[in-house]
Amino acid sequence: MSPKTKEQYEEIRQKSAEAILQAALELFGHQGYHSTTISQIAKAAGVSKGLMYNYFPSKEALLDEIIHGVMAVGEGLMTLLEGPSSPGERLRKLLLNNIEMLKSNLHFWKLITSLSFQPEVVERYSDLIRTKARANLEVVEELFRQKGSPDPRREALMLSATLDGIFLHYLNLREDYPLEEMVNHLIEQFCSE
Amino acid sequence: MSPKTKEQYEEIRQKSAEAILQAALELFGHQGYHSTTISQIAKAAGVSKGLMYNYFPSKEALLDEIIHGVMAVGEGLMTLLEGPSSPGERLRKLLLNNIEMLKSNLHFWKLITSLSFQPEVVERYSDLIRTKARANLEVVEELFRQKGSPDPRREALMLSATLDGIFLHYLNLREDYPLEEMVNHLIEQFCSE
Amino acid sequence: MSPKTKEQYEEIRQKSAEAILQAALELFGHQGYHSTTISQIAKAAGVSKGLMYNYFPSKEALLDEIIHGVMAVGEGLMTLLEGPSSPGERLRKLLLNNIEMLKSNLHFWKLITSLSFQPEVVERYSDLIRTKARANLEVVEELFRQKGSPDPRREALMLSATLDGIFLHYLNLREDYPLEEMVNHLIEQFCSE
Amino acid sequence: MSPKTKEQYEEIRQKSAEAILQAALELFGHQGYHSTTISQIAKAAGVSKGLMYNYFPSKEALLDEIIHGVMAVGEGLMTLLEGPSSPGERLRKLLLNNIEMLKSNLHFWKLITSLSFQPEVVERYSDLIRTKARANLEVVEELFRQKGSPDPRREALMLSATLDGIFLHYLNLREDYPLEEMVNHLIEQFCSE
DNA sequence: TATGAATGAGCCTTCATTCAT
DNA sequence: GATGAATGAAGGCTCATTCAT
Repeated sequence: MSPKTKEQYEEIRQKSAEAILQAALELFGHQGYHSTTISQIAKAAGVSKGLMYNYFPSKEALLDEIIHGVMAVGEGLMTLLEGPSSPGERLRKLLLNNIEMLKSNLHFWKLITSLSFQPEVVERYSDLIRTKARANLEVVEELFRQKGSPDPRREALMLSATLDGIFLHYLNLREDYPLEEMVNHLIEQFCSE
Repeated sequence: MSPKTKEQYEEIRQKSAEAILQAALELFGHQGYHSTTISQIAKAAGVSKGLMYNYFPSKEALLDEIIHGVMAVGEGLMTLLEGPSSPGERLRKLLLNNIEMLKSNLHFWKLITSLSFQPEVVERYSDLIRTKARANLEVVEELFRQKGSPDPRREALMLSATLDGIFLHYLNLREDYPLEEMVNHLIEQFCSE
Repeated sequence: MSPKTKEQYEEIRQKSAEAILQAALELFGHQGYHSTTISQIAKAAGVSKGLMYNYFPSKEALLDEIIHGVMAVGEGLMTLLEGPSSPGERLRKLLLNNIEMLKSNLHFWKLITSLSFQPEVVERYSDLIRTKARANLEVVEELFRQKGSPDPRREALMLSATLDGIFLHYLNLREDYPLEEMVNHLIEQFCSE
Repeated sequence: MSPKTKEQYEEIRQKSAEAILQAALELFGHQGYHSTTISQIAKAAGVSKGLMYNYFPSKEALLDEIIHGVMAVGEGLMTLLEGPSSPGERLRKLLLNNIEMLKSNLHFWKLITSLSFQPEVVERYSDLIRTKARANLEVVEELFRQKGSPDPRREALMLSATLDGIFLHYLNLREDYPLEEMVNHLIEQFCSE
């Protein structure tokens, strides 16, 4: 009835798309990608099945969108490369940031981790993931170099492995895992000046 | 003329079941559990679709069999708890064993890792996996205790996390990952006397 | 432009569900429950295979629906218990009603009779069927009692048996069976004042 | 090892075939024809699946054999047509025979009744069944004629219907059904001189 | 004769996707 | 933009039947 302006339409689109993405993220994370149906997502998002296809041309595209959204997070990483504080301090900040991101969006990280082990998915994103991982690693490596570490690359690889291992264990055990303690120790071990 | 003997049948069964298990392991590992079809497994095993059900009552049961088969591996862990060599030496052996297991059955570990992040699946095995993980951890902890480590539990958790992280990265990058170097460093760091 | 209204959807649903039910009834009755496939039902109903599952969660549920729908028929039986006409007259009406029901929905009665001898199926409905049969019997018994019959229960059992036998034979022989004549004789024998 | 004579082989064949038929009869009667598998029959008969096909070329053939075996029963019916005793007495005997047959092999009759309502089966045997039924009916009709009944055909149809109805109810209700009483009443009604 | 492993057609069911309104 | 009925390809599974020994 009431004619809508372009802006209103755009707003509606945004809202619906966002709701769908959120619902998908949550369900994918909870039940896995394969076990989640379009119907479930639509219902959870409060829209019709058909509408989904107005925003995302396929289930895979929906996943794409989520993955890319994820990857966009942590873009601010580079800013840690330089700064007034010491390299150790910046490294420490990076770790704490990571932990915070993990804790603040468990769904999402479970999904990401889950996906990163589903071969049919990983193929589609492996380049993206590797690029991301490499970039990440290089930041850490650079920080170690600034710290004067004798073998920055190896140190970065070790830190990265340990951190991912801790994430893994935490995602599996949740409250049974002494996340804080582990991270503190990590900081002690890697971020001392 | 003469019917096959019981032994002959048994042998045949063994062979077919093994072929199916192997094919399933490989495909599950390659493509993920959900994306692998019974038809694919049958074709890869060189048998008909229906035959699988002579040996495994369902696709899920097939997965069960694989998981439990896997879990049985590495039972000899306990033997490392005591022995003539030093705790550090035994710890080193444990690490090397782990690496060997990983390298000798990549399919399997990809599958396991993959499964451990598929919520629909993990529920069925979470107890098993946790129990296994805990047992593992306790062995390592005990070795650190014998070594006189100030905080054996934390040390065990750190080693375990780092090792799993390394595994993760190795599984993702394969030949691009400096596995040997990482392990050597790990040994240096954790197994020195 | 405008989406369909709720009423339109409801109407569509009604129509499709009804088409499926009718097709199923006919085919189940013709070929038996087990020998009828979902594909056949769908084709007969003029819809796709998958659509059935929008309305009935399974083949069994479809059967359920049919059975319960059937059982609902003839609910008006009790009304015959009292009335201005004589008990004999009312008994006669009951018989004629039964015959009418039989003739007007042969498919259904073939199906019901067929099912009542398929052990895998009967278990699910035996309670329902027995309850129904008992209620039926009691109505007839009461009518005989009103008529002053010396042994109303036995008389009811005899009538019921004879009627079912006649049904049986009619269902098997169809136009070769002198249904009218048999019923008339039945009325003479049981409904005289 | 020990070479067997032709007679021994024949004996073995007989025994195996009989065991298979018995098992099939029981299982078909218990679970229905469709829900009974060849494997179940073989196991129940104590033979291998393959052996079954030495005796019966198919599941349908097995059913054939059973049906024809059944039909062979009651061949002695004709003998009742004449005899020293009165027609009423012979009619009574026929009824009692029927009841005895029913009670002594419930499985079998459940199966038969069940089959007689499975359209895909009935088609194959309808001629046989109708012929049988007609023959049966004619015997009864003749007895009524001998008894001097005014309408022997109708009387025969009525008796036949009532008897079948009683069978039906008995098969469904078993010990809850007053079979004896019903039959006695039937005899009183139809067999009085 | 006897065995049971092996086959494969065909069934029920699911679900991403399309489409008329 | 929005709806949900409809489609159909594809998957897991069953089971009568075959066959090598």
